[in-house]
Amino acid sequence: MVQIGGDVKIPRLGDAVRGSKTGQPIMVLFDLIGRRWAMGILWNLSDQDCTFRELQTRCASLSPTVLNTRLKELRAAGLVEKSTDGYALTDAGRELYIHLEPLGEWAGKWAKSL
Amino acid sequence: MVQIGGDVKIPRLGDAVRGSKTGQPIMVLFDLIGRRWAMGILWNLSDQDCTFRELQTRCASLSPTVLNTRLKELRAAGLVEKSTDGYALTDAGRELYIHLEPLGEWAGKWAKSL
DNA sequence: ATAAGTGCTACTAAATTAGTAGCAATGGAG
DNA sequence: CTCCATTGCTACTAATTTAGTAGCACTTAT
Repeated sequence: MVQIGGDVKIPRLGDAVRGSKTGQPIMVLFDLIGRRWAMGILWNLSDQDCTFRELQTRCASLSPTVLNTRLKELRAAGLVEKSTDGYALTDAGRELYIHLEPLGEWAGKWAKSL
Repeated sequence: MVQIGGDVKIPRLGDAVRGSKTGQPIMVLFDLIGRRWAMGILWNLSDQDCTFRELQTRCASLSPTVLNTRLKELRAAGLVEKSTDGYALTDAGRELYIHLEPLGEWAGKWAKSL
């Protein structure tokens, strides 16, 4: 793990992370975006920038503690950044979202089949 | 949430889940695969069936408690099933994996850019 | 019968997340 | 300037999830 600022820990390439003792990138990524609300935050930022409180509202009133932690992590990971309107996806974040996006449609089919 | 068997809770379409008060499928999915090791398990099952203990080893010795919980959830969600060789992806699980797979390559690029 | 491997439960400790309250800073409106 | 609303965020406690270890019941091979 690498520490940034006060106490933000994001997995680092080569570290033993949850999911891999060798720190394979995919496992580093899974560790990061597998944390609660991480993908939901990326998803909600995809169509428009959001303020801190907008994000809270959109994400079923998640607690400011967790939101702030996730935002720090996602910023440290270069996926989210501050914008004039609050928070926004970076180019990398948008690239990641492009890969996540098809899951939306698939999830619809899958959910129906349950 | 819907309960299956003893105590497995997976998000259900329409329920208020973490990530959505309306239970949008994508948020239901994020809730499920955002739990620790869930994506790692799917990833490790993608190239070959694994026994319980093989999965434990592949996933950095994750505790049997968590592995068993995740497996129950993923089975309840129709993504994983038992096979003669232990556990395997279902057709739905394989479909999901197809969407996850490109993240492997992308994660490589992303990790280098950190 | 013995031994080895497998799936899994039980239990405790540690870490993460939920939930609530509230403060400092910013930006109008009067 | 003063009042008020909104925003970003910290502090703190409670609840839930995950980690970690031990070991049992069952099957298979010897």
